[in-house]
Amino acid sequence: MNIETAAQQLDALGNPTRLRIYRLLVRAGRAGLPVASVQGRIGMPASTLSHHLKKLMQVGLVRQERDGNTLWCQAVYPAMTRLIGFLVDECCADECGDGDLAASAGPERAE
Amino acid sequence: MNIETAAQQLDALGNPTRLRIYRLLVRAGRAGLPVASVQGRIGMPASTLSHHLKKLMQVGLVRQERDGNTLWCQAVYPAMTRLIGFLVDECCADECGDGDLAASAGPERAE
DNA sequence: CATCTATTTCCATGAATATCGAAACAGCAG
DNA sequence: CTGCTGTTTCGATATTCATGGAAATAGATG
Repeated sequence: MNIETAAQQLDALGNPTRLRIYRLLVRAGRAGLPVASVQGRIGMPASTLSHHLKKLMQVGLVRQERDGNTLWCQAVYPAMTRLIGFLVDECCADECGDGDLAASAGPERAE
Repeated sequence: MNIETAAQQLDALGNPTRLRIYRLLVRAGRAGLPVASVQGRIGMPASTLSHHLKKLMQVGLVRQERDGNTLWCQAVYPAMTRLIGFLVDECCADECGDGDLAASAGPERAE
């Protein structure tokens, strides 16, 4: 995880709509949700949703898997784990001792 | 921590330049760094840097403290702790079991 | 192949963003 | 008050982004 990748993923999550989409997918569990289902819950045109999903996929936070005629969108959990690891490692610098974050959440000594 | 605030902070960190600035400040410790010092290390015009610092301050990730003629920029550590807590709580949904993140890093039951 | 559903791409538009030089400003020092 | 240093605002520009309707596409099914 380098700083460029981290910035791209943070940017992808930095849009309220996309953050909602991503949270929805995470909460949906490993099976994820069909695009149409996400569309129904978030409430937006398919084209707009598609753009957001594309961005989330480009940065590796989401992937799609086809089952018959339906495309399932799934959160890529390890990606979030790595991103949080980056934030803890690179942006806490042993000063975030508040919740013992640095000690537990950083399996990857980044860059 | 609501989803709007989280999105704003993620957006602020989602710019490579700002992420570098923020990381620099975090690593500088609690004293932080003078604006000019950040400018020297990042290498950009003062006006551009000022805009980025402003954004980081608006979302509460950075604050400034004056000492004589020098403005010290400091990372607000609790803000990052809360943001990571949000990501773990809201966007890991007990599925990020990989690194035991959910169990340790979320001191605040969000919102 | 024809057709249906689900999803993406194309295209256009308005808004937001990143950038930076020049000028203004804030606060100390004399 | 004057000058000096450090920092922010102003103004302008090029770029990127978010949005969504219409058309095209992908894949399953008959």
